[in-house]
Amino acid sequence: MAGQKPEQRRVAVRGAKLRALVLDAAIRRITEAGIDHVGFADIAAEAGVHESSLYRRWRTVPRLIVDALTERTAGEVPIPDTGSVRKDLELFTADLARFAQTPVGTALIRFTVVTDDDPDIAQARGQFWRQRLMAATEILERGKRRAEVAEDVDSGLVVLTLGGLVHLHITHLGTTIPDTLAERVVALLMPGLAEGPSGRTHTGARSAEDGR
Amino acid sequence: MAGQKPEQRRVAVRGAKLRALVLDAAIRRITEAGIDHVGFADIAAEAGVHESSLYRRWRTVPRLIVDALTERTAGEVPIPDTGSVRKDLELFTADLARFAQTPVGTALIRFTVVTDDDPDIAQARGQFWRQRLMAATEILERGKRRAEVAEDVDSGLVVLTLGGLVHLHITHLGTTIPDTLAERVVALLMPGLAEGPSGRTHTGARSAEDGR
DNA sequence: ATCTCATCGCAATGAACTTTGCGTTACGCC
DNA sequence: GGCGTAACGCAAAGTTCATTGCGATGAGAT
Repeated sequence: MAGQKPEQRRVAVRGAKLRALVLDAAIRRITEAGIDHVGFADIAAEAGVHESSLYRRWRTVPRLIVDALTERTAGEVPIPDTGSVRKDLELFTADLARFAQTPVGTALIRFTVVTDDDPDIAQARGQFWRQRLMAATEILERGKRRAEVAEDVDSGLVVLTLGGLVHLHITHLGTTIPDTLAERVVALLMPGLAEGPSGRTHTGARSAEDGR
Repeated sequence: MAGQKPEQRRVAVRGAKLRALVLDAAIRRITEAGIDHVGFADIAAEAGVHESSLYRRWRTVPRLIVDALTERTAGEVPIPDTGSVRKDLELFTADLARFAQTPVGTALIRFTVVTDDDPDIAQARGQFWRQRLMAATEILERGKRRAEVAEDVDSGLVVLTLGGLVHLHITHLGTTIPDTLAERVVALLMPGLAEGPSGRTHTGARSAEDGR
């Protein structure tokens, strides 16, 4: 009764607290509405923050989205260590595929496709994925120490190949990733890992990736 | 003198002629301005057609872009036939990488990333890429007939793996594709092609891809 | 050649997205 | 605990993007 809300000004949240609220809200909206239907207006409302704050802080929607996705998906896809290279690669690939098919994972992969809107952002994305995937080279390096993998095998190339296959499904094929994919692709690669390039020491062919 | 342009109505172009003009204009704008800076307004002006025609015919920018790119890039990346699987795969991969790094190729790959905007369009994109890449399975099939490749090797998996690696560079790594990439990844795969999965006939693991 | 209809040019309208000035206040620094 | 500053809420204004009704006309059919 007499519900005369004085329309009082909302208490301002700012700094780290605001950032956390917004990033969580962004993730929530992405999983609920889909990556293509989230805007500053949605996220601001969800976070209980004013829209203009998002404009001033992140400038554009993609920047906010990328910020949220990269920060909230840090612990995903761990690097297994079972003692077997084959097993480790299968687990890694299968887990990558699993994550890639979650709403957030799909959104992350599709939304981080490099566009030239922001030069710095574009480079940050490449950096992000290179680090993420390259972490798995540890599997190969351990394999080399156990003599399961030939010394001259390009570890970076291997993990990028596995990652590329999973990403391809998400970005361009748009279908469910078959359960057997990890097992099959690793089976395809294993002989090449044992032998090394062209079956013999092959000078030339530089390191993993010319990480520019 | 007396340059009183009566502001007469522009002669309307329509049908197939309009479509051709617009598609060419779109390709031109993409190569000149970059995929992220083309809109209906640009393309309409370039084509000498009214903007509303584009809205009515294609409804959204992505649809027009995809239409233009898919129709204007049909003959790219031929399937080589040198008599050697290794050579064929190297040529195919290298040519795919070359095309992927042209302005139109990069635009095609980046812009055909599946988004859930239109369910039918999303499926069409998957179809497009599956057909494009699967065409290269011919290389493997010929290899099987020549006994260069084991019968139980999954040809589809091989080409998707190669394609995925190239696409990954364009979509997420954002760096120049190393010249040696094709040679190196094919060298990695060759032993697995000769032996087949896990070195012995392995029932289970279904066909190429469950082309849904 | 004429008729018919879908397509197109054009402009006005409307919706969504961005920017910006100003008052307020949370937060870090003494 | 008190101060100064930068960050925030808010609303208005600006800009771009997308839709739609109407008259006109190209293109195929008769």
